[in-house]
Amino acid sequence: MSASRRGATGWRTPGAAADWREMEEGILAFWREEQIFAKSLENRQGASPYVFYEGPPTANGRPGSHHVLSRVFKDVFPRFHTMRGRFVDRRGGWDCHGLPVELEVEKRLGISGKPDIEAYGIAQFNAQCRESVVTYLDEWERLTERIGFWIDTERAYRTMDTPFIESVWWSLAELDARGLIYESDKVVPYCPRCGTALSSHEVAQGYKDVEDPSIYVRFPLTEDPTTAFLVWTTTPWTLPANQAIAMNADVVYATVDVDGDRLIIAEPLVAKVFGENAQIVDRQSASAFVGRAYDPPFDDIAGHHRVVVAEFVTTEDGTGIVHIAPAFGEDDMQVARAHDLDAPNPVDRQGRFTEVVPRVAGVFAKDADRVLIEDLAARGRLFREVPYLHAYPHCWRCQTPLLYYAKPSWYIRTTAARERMMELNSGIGWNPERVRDGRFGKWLEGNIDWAISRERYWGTPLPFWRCGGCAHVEVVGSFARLAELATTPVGDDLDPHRPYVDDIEITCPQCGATAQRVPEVLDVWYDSGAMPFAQQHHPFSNGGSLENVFPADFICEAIDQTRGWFYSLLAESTLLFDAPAYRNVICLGLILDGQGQKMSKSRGNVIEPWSVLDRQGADPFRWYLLTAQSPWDSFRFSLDAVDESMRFLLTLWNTYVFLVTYAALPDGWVPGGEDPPFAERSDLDQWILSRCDAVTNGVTERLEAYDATGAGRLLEAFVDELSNWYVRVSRARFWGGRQGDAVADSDHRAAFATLHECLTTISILIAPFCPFVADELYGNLVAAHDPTAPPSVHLVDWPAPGARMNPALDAAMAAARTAVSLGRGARSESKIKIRQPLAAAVIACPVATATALDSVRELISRELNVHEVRFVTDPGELVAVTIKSNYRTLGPRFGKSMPHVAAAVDALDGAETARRIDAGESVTVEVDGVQHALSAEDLLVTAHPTDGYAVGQESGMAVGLTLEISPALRREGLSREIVHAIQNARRAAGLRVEEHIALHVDGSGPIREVIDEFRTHICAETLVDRLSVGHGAPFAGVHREELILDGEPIALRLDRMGSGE
RNA sequence: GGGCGAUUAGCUCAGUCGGUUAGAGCGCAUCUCUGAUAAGGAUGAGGUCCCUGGUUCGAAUCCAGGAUCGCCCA
Repeated sequence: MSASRRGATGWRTPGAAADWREMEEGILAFWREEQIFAKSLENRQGASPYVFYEGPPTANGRPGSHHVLSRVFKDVFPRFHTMRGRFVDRRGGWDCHGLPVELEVEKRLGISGKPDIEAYGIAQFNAQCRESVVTYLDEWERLTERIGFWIDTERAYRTMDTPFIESVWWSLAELDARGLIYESDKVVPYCPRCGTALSSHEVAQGYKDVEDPSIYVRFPLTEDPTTAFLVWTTTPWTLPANQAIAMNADVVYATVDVDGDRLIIAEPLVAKVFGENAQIVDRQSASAFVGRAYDPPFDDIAGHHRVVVAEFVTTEDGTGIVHIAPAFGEDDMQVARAHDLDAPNPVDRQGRFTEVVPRVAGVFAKDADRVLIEDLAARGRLFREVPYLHAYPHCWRCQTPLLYYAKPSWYIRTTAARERMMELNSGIGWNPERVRDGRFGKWLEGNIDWAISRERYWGTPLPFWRCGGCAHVEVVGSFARLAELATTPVGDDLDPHRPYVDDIEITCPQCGATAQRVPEVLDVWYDSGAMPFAQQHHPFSNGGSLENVFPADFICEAIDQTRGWFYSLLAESTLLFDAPAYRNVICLGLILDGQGQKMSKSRGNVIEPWSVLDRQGADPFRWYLLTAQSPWDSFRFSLDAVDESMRFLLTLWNTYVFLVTYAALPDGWVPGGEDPPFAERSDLDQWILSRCDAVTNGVTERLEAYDATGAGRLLEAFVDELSNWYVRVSRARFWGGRQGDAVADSDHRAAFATLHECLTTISILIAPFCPFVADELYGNLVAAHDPTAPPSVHLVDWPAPGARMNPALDAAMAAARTAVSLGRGARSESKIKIRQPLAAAVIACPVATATALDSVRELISRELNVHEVRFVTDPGELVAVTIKSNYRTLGPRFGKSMPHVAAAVDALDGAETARRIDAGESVTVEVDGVQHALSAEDLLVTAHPTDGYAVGQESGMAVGLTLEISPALRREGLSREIVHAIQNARRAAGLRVEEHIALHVDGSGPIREVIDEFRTHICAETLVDRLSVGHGAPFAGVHREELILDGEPIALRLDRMGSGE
């Protein structure tokens, strides 16, 4: 434990809450020195495992606040389940591969694009990538420790490590053996700068609104050049590759005469394109045109150049006639397959036209639009050009416009497992639940095969070797197999990355010819989804078993991972193991700034995690993230928001400091002694322990359900009750000076034992949320006094369910708090200070409430400073009563006649009806000539103060105060004023709480009388050992003051006992 | 363009099965209490429950349409 001042009693006096960060640093040092995390795992060795997977971040960027969010949620549930008795291995991980890493390195090297990389050398380039991924590892680990995220970073898996890669190879070979891997010429979104196809989620990140030319082009019929199909396209650059045009079989096409020009167009679009007065000269169904030949817009490339029908053609926009360039569109490719068309591609891998189209050779595809349009116009082919604003995909890293482009890619046939994935998904515990059937479920429904190849450098190389002889593709599932097949020796020190693996040739097992590796690397998302088995080097280690490490009980990431990690995990686990990779998952919202704007460097609104940690500390940060709101909503994050959460921790801290301060006094208390058993403790104690058990059970239940927010709210309410009610009304019980009085001493001990138990329980319940303050509390409350106790709260077992709940007592206390609140209101109204005792408080309420309140009568009288609490159950005495309908019960019963019922109820005599309800007699109303019996539930009784009383009223209860102040009450009030004055003087003199004093008082006659009358009380309250009254100065005071109390002058002089004599 | 989510007091957020006069905390104002507290209490100001329709005896809540913001997809 941190350096501390520990008294003979074993109590360490805690510092002010301002030392929060210092406290946290002390706890961190304690964890480090004592290896608490490791011990928490050792403790549970052999216990039933609770499996957690770390969705690994990439360490080539700095950790931000959103990482703290996910790491805190990844911490709280493993901590909870560890305390619940499970073994929760928490292995870290790092995503190492991928285009972002390459781009970072390109930037650093000052190069750009694949030719640059190849000129630089793949070996050196990948070496740079390897280095880059660990750039910020130190900062990540520092932050991880500081926020109290317990994860094993020493055993962290890295997706670039050789064993990890071998497992990935194994999985691909497995899939291949089942026929789930294929190569296909498919149209993919392709970035010509990066030279690679992009996955759908990468594409999604790069949509930008741009203006492209959209053109209407004439495609004249070969047999009748005076008539032309009118074709609309937003990608003029694809026209040279035209192979066909497509019409919809269910649409009627009109021939329109435009100034002698005959144009064919879908009839529904005539008005839109030509205006209302277009002259239609002919109507034909699409079938009339099928197979008709036309003159293509450009004649550089040969082709079918005939009309086909296709379902995807719509009449929503354009002309209802679609130009087909199979190389440049998914739909186009399908049409081409159906009609056996060619798929010529005049655009090279850099996105530039080849010599096949001389007029734009060497021009970037999208930049060729203008030249091609002008050419069409010059030849009279262009009918119209309209600027078209639409969202067009761009490369999410380099902003280059993507081209939809046919190229060979490798696929996993995930569609074969679509139904199974959906089935397994239905058993996953999603938080929020809606994701299961919503975003994620729908994504699975629309599942398409997973394109896994990337034409890049820094990634897991595809273990596919293509035979130069028979074209067989061998998928190599292990390094041993590779060594076996290789034509040259493969060392044990093989780096399976490019370019080394590219150099290895194997002998084709089919024909014996030489096979070479395909050039592509693997989609990094496959790496991420492979972590459940690849981090174990499965099946090469652990005897090929994944028992106890698969599937995960819990994972957690931001909602944007639905189609990323959440999917890659499920897809791979379904295909390989026919099981879901995770049983429960929390989807987190995004972190926005205080104004609800996305945090980004360019906006300058990023809140660095360190700014929060340095200012407020880790626990306040964690508490905010865990409890401020539903975790799947966006966070409006600001330092002020964390301050608000801090309040709860301060209240807890203050309650803790209160206990320790008084317990550490000479006549204080230490745990482990003979404290009164539960049954002998006061109602107040039994009440807070009832609440303590209820909260224990509630928090357990909420955390079992992955609801940190709900658990946090229960804890907040409990700490409020503990601090602002239990401690507040018990304060006097903690003060010392009870020696010799057995009853008082027992009560003194009961109060300490009760508060101690509550705080200890809170320290345990809060340990998963705020591990620092939890250990601070626990260390001082428990570990310091009990050498047999675990040294840290994180080694403690979670509390068993409590059974001391007492709903009747809870209700009574709630009513007492209401009564006191109302009484204070009445005090305030009457302008009579709380310090002035009054004779009585009168509580008007139903009989049942009065009965419940009877047990806490003394509490109420003390809080309201009245000598007596009386109950009035005949409401007419203090208040007027009105009766209102309970719509909740009566509404469903009466339906449309509800307004009549409400009117009838309003007309009831209040006092009489209330009396009947209390007496259990029936109440009837007549509605539309029919008598209806109403139960007590159907009626809501509201009290209103009658004139002449100071009354507060709320929820069926009213509290009045007798305002007459007798001379005796006045003297008592004055005695309280004197005590208050002395306490203030003590404080002004800088005396310690427990210091005894000598007091000299001088004052008016009434003051002296009061001191005479209340001498014992005053001395006891203010720790006065020697009291003198009158003139003269028997000792030299450390403090003196003169003031007027209740109109009476008084002079006080204080001195410490034992000094000055 | 489609799907999902959000929109409630100056701010951050609750709001159960549709049920009376929509709540809490923070902030603000006035008062008060206090030998644990960076606290506590009382009172008050502060609301077009995003808008428009609909269903219903009754809508912040359910339905439809729309607006704005965000996410995902195209």
